[in-house]
Formats: sequence, C-alpha cells, structure tokens
Amino acid sequence: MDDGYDRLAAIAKALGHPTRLKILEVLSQEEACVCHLEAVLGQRQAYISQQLIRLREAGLVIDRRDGSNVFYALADDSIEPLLEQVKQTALAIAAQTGDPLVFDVPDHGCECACTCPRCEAEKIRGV
Amino acid sequence: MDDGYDRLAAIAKALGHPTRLKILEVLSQEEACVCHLEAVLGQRQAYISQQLIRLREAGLVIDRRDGSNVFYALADDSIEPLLEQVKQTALAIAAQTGDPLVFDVPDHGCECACTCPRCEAEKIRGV
DNA sequence: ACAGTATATTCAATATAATGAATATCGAAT
DNA sequence: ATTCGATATTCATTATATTGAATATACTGT
Repeated sequence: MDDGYDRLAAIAKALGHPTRLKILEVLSQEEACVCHLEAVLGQRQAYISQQLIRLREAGLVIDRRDGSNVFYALADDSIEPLLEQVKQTALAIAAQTGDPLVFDVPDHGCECACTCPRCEAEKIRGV
Repeated sequence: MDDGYDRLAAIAKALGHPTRLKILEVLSQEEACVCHLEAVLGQRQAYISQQLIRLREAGLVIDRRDGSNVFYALADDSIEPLLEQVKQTALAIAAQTGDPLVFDVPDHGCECACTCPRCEAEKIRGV
C-alpha cells in the first residue's frame, strides 16, 4: 500500500494550500514564531496553528519552544529549492496559458502588530 | 483572492496523489496512451482517465489524439525536476525520521497487456 | 496562586477529493 | 450503419480537508 509514492503525495498535499505555502515562504527567510506568522499573513492564531500542525505532520517544519513563544523553521534545506521548483512550473504553465502570474510575497514591514522578541528587535532597529 | 499562491497550491494539489505521481513518472520517460498507463499501473481505465483529467486541468499534462488512442505527455520541461525535487525532500525527511523510503518505479516490461501501437512495437523488438 | 499572553486542541459545519459502477462518446474497421 | 476498442463522463458514496468558534494548555511575571 505505502510504496513510497504515498509519502511523496503526502508532501505534495502539505504544499497544496496557499496559506501553507506562504508560511513556508516566510520560514525560508528565517524561523518565525506563531505570532509573527499571524501578523505577516494577517490570519488568526488558531488558523495559523492548524496549518503549522499540518506542515509539522508532513515533516516539512520543525518547532522549538523558547519561553512562551514557539519558533518554527523549515525541517530541511531541500524545501527551499522545492518551493522554487513549484514556482518554476507555475510560471511555465502560466506562460503557456497566457495568464500572468504574480506573487504577493508575504512581508510585514515595520508596522507589524506582532510583539514577539524578534519583531520588537526589528522595530528598534527600524528595519 | 487568487494571489498567485492559489495557483502554486493547485499544482501541488495535483501532485498530491500517489497515482497521479506515478502517471507523471511514467510520462517523464515518454508520452503514453491511456491504455498504456492502464497496463503499467494496473488500474482500471476510468480511474486512470479521471486522474489524467485532474492533471490536465492543473496544466501538468497535455494530450494529443492519434487515431483511437490519446497520448498524454508532460506539459513542460520543468515538471521532471519538480518531481525530482519532491523526491529529494521526501528522502531528506525519511532520513531524519529513520523510515527508509523505497520507490517501486512503475514499469511494465514485455508482459504488458496493453495493445497500443507503442507497446506492440516494443513486444516485436523484444524490449 | 493569579493574571496575561502565546500556542494548541476540539468541535461542528461545510466543501472538496477519492473512488467504484455504469454509461456515453469517438474513431477505426467491416 | 454497425460493431468494436479506446477514452471520457456522470452519478453516487464515502473519506478527507477547510475553516470558524470556542476552549484548553503552557509559560511568564507579579
């Protein structure tokens, strides 16, 4: 039954949701706590947490507790090129169909409502 | 609503099924008709056809009619490296969890029940 | 111990996917 | 025109995913 392709499919399924893709995109820059993802993606906490759990179950992210925050990071270096490759294929398909493909890369900037240590530090630095 | 990530997710979703992955794997070697895929994967015709439709809707395969056969092929060169990258990630995750990961690469060989022109030619050549 | 903040879980409602069975279409050959 | 083989579609059923709301847990500081 599980002949390896089921495991591949499980990974692809975990990628098969826009919010989860955006989370991975953010994590490809640096690890982030839940409240950070919440602020960057503009989604409620429980929703983010649920998607993170799906990603963790798929083995794509790992989590690390630091005080009251839980920081998530990509589980492996191979995930970034995987995301990149999905984009390449999407662009190729978009080129064939003529539909332009634009990404709103998630980015919160300074006005972020997140109060995690990382974001507070960013605000002080005025990034 | 559709901010690009939905399109990425649609591609990932199309990959998120073992049978569809196997179909793409077969097509990465050469284009194939439905009856060929039917024989190689050991699944019934309607089932294969349904999965092919999903792949076509996702833009991952294209089809070409030749007489009574319909030949399917990968829609773009970027799809092969995409499959490869999914495997890389799966292997990396498997290495971390300790679960060995084995692929039964779909291959029908000579005893194939398919009678499409391509398979008949193979049989004559004794491949 | 208590209050507050960060995160996780559970529950319920709805939507979408997977799958088998039956049937329809389309092209080739007679 | 009819039949046959190849492929597509429809329908019904079950399984799984999505999502919001509510609640629970876990850590921190007082």
